[in-house]
Amino acid sequence: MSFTTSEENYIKGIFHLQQETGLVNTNSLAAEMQTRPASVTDMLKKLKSKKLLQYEKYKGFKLNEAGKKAALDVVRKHRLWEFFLVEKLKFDWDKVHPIAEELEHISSEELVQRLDNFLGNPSFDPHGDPIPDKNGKIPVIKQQSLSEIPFKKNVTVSSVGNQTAQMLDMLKHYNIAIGTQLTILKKFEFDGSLEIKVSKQNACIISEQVAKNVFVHDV
Amino acid sequence: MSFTTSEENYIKGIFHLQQETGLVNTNSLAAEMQTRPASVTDMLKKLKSKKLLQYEKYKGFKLNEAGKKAALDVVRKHRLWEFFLVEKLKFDWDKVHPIAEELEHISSEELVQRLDNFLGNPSFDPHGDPIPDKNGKIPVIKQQSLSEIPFKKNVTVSSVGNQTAQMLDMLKHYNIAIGTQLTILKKFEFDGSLEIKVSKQNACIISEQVAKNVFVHDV
DNA sequence: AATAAAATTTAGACAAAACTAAAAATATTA
DNA sequence: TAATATTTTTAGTTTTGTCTAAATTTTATT
Repeated sequence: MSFTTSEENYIKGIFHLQQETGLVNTNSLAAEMQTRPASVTDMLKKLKSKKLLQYEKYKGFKLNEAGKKAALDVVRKHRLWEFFLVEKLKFDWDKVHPIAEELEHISSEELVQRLDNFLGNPSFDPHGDPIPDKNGKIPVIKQQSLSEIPFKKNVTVSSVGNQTAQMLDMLKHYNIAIGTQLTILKKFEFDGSLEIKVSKQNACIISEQVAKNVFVHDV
Repeated sequence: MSFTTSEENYIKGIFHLQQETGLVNTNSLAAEMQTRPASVTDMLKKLKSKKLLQYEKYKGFKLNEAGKKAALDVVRKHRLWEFFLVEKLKFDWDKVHPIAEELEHISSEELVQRLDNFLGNPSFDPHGDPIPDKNGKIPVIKQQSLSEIPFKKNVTVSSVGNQTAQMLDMLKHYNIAIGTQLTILKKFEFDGSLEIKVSKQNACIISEQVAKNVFVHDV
């Protein structure tokens, strides 16, 4: 089964929302896709006819197994291309998303498989998000928010919660990226901010809000 | 100025035809694009309104300077991606065309420039066709058909005239690719076929028709 | 429970890119 | 040159994906 770019984008959008909420509703998908509720209804009928959705009028909807597999295929392509752009073409990690949004719709299966091998079958993209394998299996690592880590423990940054341009820009200033090693030196009770050591640089202070959105795992 | 995938494909098709015939006509472009003459007329109006064409009803058409630059941009992207697919992802050179047809429409200029650098700024793609630089400048080498080369002279394959799947399949059997070194051992007057030595392999015989479509340059 | 508000769907329209069939312009040839 | 054939364009339709406005269904509030 193959899909249009528009279908793939909707599938991805539904997948994203249903991971948080289970059932998805029309308005929230319209917001996610930056489109109108009526357009969402149109596409839902199409995806239902392709047997990718459980959907009943007015009752909400979610992807079935076929739909989830289709979503994971797109996510896989997106994240592999992001990895390529950062690791091979040396893009800044906060610049690659819109380009990967285009590349993810290239259809060749063999291309994806060869790209995966060329990149060394990576498990995580440059934002720390897991890359599904060709069967849709997602690698897991146990990770905690930086705000829950005890003092002096060495940890590695594994992903970022709030992947806005603003957040990524901020982390770039702190020299924090996926794979960066951190240690917490002190917590300021006043506002919850943390003094941390980033790799081998001087110590610096990050807000509690930032700390909550930085996820880490053991070294 | 940016273009839709469809516009880019038409621009490329016109560019291809006008290199041989100067002025292009509606029917031949329809054949090239595997579409209907009426669809060609529709698109010509659009491209004319975007000031990419000289076009008068019933009189034929050709790209102006802006149109040619647009065509060269697409050709550049196509050939850089083909190079990537063969050199980095290890695709057979006769399998990459349809994938590059998709990749050539990815819009990021920075992507193309970084890809070019990543690949080492190659001058020729895996079929031996020249890769325009970012200003649209095309590298040239003087090349001759294999059928015009004297005996015993060492030459390198630089491109292939008839890039059909059938031809590329045939050359693969002979172990001939771009960059392969050849020497002509004997010409059979009976049908014009040639006995040649391919790299360090045993001698073999190719038809006159094949020889005419294999272009070579000095070692 | 009745009514108001919100969410969702339907109906109808539009734009892009294609198509078919018919008309118009150009080219060929008898 | 008149008749015929070919090429090209126009006119009108189709498909995909979108939209607005209106109607319908569900949910929330007195």
